[in-house]
Amino acid sequence: MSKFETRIQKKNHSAIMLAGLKIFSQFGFRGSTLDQIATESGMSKPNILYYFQSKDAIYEALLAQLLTDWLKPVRDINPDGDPIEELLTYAKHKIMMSHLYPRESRLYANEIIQGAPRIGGVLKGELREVVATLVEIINAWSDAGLIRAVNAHHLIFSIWATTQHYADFDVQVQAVLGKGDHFPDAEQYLEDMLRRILTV
Amino acid sequence: MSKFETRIQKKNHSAIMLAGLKIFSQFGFRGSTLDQIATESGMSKPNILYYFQSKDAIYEALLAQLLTDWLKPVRDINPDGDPIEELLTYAKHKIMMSHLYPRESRLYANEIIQGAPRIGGVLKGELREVVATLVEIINAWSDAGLIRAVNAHHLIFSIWATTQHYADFDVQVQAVLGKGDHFPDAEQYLEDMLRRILTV
DNA sequence: TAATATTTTGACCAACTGGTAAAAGTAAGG
DNA sequence: CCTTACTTTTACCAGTTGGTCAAAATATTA
Repeated sequence: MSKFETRIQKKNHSAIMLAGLKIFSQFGFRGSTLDQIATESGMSKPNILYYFQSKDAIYEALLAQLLTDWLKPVRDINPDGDPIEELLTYAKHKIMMSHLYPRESRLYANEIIQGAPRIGGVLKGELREVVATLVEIINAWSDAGLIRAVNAHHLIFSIWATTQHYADFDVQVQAVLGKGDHFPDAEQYLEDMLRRILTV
Repeated sequence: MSKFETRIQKKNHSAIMLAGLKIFSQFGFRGSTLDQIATESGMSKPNILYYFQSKDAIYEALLAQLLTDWLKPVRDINPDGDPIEELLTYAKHKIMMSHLYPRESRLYANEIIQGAPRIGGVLKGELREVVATLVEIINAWSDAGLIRAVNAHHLIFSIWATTQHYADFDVQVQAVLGKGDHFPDAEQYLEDMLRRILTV
């Protein structure tokens, strides 16, 4: 059952994924239509269903890819590195992702807000596991007196919340601050915030 | 054109609003159907349309009410009060709202993530205005040496992001921490975070 | 070039969508 | 009790939805 990916298959597959990302991230699963994805990708609806079994299949393929990319940098945090620098690197990576790939963030946000009907299992499995590992690392740092004692779970949540906010709530940020690139300021604020919280 | 609100009108009006909140906050505007709202409210679809002109009208009524409640506590921040206590009170109010009314938060989040097609004007008008006032207050506090010098805009964003996170991403929080009430811990973390950032 | 495998399309469908019209049912006032 | 105003339902509609199917078009291989 190997994937015989011809160049046509590769091209169309990724064209559909790209279009799906754009549409799903904007309207959510139930708010998006195959016709929209078809138009966006420049393909016909039946042709899209030639490459993906269903609308669901496109959406789930996107989420699967997303979660893989999402969890990797958490696993890359080095318990033997400098604690504050490790966490700052992670936080800066996250805010960069919000900057460069806001649609992925919004796709995920849409799914979670609506109760994560399709990835609830992954949340309670892989995500929970990865977070538990990171929490242990952070607590070890605290115990060793390398960082201040903080609630590791809520520290992680606050990093996620503040970084993803700039992708998910971009319209609101732009409405308040005006159009432009506000990521440098956001990154600086985040760094300041984390240093303040973590420094002993 | 006064509102002759009989008790039947009052009851049905609020039943529809309540059902609409539940459905719209879970599926977003385009993902929700009048049939769902009808079932949820225990009314028939035509009867719902007897009280509201259209699906849009229900959604917009909900958003309008929401924004009013949303902005009030920002306006209530007292420039002459103790800066840190004023901001902590506001932040605690926000996290309490996330706790008690998560569906309102998710309704708003859905709208913003999808580009705020219906309240873009309010964001660039009223919201921007209210934020600008608060920013001036915060900057005045900084200038007076009452709090540390911070980027006021991003401070506000970080409060919004961290507090609303517990409503909007509740499923994820529950998946990571297990079921239960995590708001006391969240509130404590938030207080600690803000004190650290703001204390001179 | 001919045979084969892959890709694309047009026509179509059943289920669902927001919304309408008119009639039936119910409450309130004289 | 009877008229009027309000409320609710039944039946319906046109447009949209995800998805199917067979045929046509195209690419690949022998």
